[in-house]
Parts: sequence; structure tokens; C-alpha cells
Amino acid sequence: MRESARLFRERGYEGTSVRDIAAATGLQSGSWVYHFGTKQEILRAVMEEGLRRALERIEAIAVRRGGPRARFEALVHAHLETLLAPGQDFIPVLLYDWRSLDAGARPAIVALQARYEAVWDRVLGELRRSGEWAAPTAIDRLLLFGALNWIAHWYRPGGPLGIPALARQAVAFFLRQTSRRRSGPERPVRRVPRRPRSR
Amino acid sequence: MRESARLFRERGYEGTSVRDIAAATGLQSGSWVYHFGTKQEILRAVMEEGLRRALERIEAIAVRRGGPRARFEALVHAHLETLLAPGQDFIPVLLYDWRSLDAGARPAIVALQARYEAVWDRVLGELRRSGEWAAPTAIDRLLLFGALNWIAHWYRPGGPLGIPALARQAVAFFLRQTSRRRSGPERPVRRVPRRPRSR
DNA sequence: GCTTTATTCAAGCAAGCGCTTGGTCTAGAC
DNA sequence: GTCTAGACCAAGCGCTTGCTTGAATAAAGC
Repeated sequence: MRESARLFRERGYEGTSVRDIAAATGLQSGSWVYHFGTKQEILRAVMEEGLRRALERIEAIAVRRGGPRARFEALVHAHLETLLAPGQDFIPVLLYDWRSLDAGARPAIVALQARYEAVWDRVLGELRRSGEWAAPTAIDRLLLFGALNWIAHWYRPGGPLGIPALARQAVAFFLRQTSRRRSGPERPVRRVPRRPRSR
Repeated sequence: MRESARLFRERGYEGTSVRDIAAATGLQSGSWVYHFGTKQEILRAVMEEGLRRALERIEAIAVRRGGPRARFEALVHAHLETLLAPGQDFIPVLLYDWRSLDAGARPAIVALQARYEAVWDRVLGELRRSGEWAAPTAIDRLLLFGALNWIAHWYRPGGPLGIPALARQAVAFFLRQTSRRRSGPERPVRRVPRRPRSR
């Protein structure tokens, strides 16, 4: 599953052959069938396993004590780790190969996603009520997820910004500076050495 | 090219066969070769053409008179139209099938993308200087692009929010309310009838 | 009327695809 | 010592893939 996720992420589901997977795991070209049956089942297993692990992490964060801002910061950091850290290919596959997943396998994944979103919605609700959320709009969670998930498109390990720095920048982007200094003056743009290229 | 873009968007580049394209355009299975030579060339042409059209639109916006906020709003609206409007499959293909594009064809596309980003950077710079940009961070353009581009993942035509409404919500998300009332009190979350489901 | 040019057809080739088949090997249970 | 279950091999089947081939058709140029 780990090797499959890596290959799916790099080449896409349709761009990866079962022979590629067999070769990457040191098996003969047909031996994988014993474990999964169909190629689709590999994809489903990768997505479900990735989502299950991610859920476990953020549900633990959601029950922490402390202010909503701290929980939000932890959520963002966990989300980016799940998305970008080395060896974490499961969630990118979920995000970028969704259209390759058979319709019959989708409802189970969608249900897990709903649980994932529910955790965020709870924390975002607290942030809105406390006035720390910068711009309440009807689709702010979707815009938030977009901004975060898109990082997987341009992030390269070893770049100028690591995952903790990215998480800090993202949090600063979404939240007012602090809840005490809610409407303070402008802060100058802080530059990083070299900006990564977007797409 | 139009049919190819539609198929690539729906099924992905690897998930679309040249026979699918031929059938969609009423040709026999090998006749497309006369026009493009290779399947890769179709992909390249789709991406380049889409980017060229998008550039034409936003470069016209960038030279408009008026405040930076008006230009920013127009940029967001144009970007979303390019991404979501019916028949606009070229840019989604560029965004979501990039890894299928041969390395040799990439530099030309990257050069066009750089021009696209330069237009945005100019307007964003004006917004930062005027104090209207809500949260200046080192990667704000990338986060902005992510939030916008991700909409293509969950947007369905005919949903509760049309493209102009989405553009308004996005602008509200990124900018302070108005330049006059820069640090006003909270506004309540405005709800839409039914929220679309994210992924 | 003849030639050229642009476009498409009909057939098919070589390679790669997901998956199947029948069999082998190994470790543990009895 | 025999049996069973788990894991894998080696070969290959039927089908699809991107692309090629040589010929046909139609319009335009001279």
C-alpha cells in the first residue's frame, strides 16, 4: 500500500500499472492479486487508510483543552503534515485521483471525509464566535481547505519553508493577528529568501 | 481540442484514449493523427491554448483604470470564469493533469504561467500598499491561488452559488471589508441555502 | 481535364494492460 | 510424517493502447 500510494501520487492511478507496483514491492507481475484482487481495491485501500489515519490525528486534537486558536493551529499543522510530510502519499492520492475511484467505492470514503470536515467545522465555529476568524463567509471552510490542499501542488521538501513555517504562515493568513490586538495597524509583508513557484 | 479538453477533464489524460477522442469528434480511430501527431501534443495544445486565452483576459484587466480593489475583483471573477464556466475545460486540465505533460513540453507552459502570475503580483502589490489586503504573508499569492483553484474540485454548475457570487465571497475572504471601514466590528456569518460539499 | 492539397477512412501492428492459471515453497498444526 | 494455509512464481490470455499504413474522397488551382 505504501509503495502503491507513492506511485499513484507520482504518476497518477491510470499512469501506474500493476506491474510497476509489483516491481516496486519485489513481486512478480501477478502476485499482488493475492492481497487485493483488483487494482481498484488498492486505490480504495490507500484512500481509506490515509483518511483513517488523518482522522485519528485531528480527532485527538479536537478534544484538547485550551483556546480555539490553539486547536486551530494544531489542526492546520496536522493537516499539512498529513499532506506534505515524507512518506505521506495517501491523502494526496485521495485528493488528486478521486475521479479514478469507482462510484461504488465512493460513499464509504465520503462518509469519512464528512467526519473530517465535522472536526474542522466545530473549531471554525468556535473561532467565529470568539471573533478570531478573519473573514467569515459562507464558503470559508472550502476556501481554507483549498488554500491548504493546494500547497501539495507546489511544495517541495527541502525548500525555503518547512511544514511548521508553512503552518504558521497559513494560520496568519486566516486569523486576525491576536484576539487582543484584533484590529491593529498594517504589518509589513515579511519576505522569504526565494518564493516557490506556484502553478 | 474542445472535446479533448472536456474528456481530459472528466477522465484524466491517462484515462482518456485517443479512440474516445476520435469518437467524440466523429472521426475514425486513427484520423486525429493528421492534426496532432501524438496524444501528448493534444495535451500540450489544450494547456497552451487555455493559458493563452486566460492571459488575454487578465492582461486586459490589469491595465484598467480605477483602484486596485476593482482590478482585484475583476481578476478573481475572470479567474473563476476561466476555471468554472461551461465549456471552460482547458485550465482545469492544466491544473489537474500537469504530471501527465512530458517534461520537454513544460518550459513553454511554465513561461506562460509566469506571465499570468506577474499580472496578479502587480495587483496584489498595489493592494498591500493600500492596506486593503487582509493578511500579508510570504506565500499569500499561493494561498490565494489555492483557495480559488480548489473551487474546481467541488463546484457544480447549477448549485446554490453562481460564479459571480463565488467571486464576491472569495474577495470578501481575502480583503478587508472596505478601505474606509478597515477595522470595523464583526459581521455575522452570512449563510447560503445549502452548502456544497467539499472534498 | 489534370494535378495538387487537405482531410479522412479502414485495417492493423506491436506493445502494454489487468488479471488468471496451475503450480511451488515454506512454516506451523496435528 | 502428513496435512493445511499463506504467500508467491512463471507463464500467458484476451483485450486495449497509441500510432502506422496505404488508399480514398473532395475541393481548389492551373
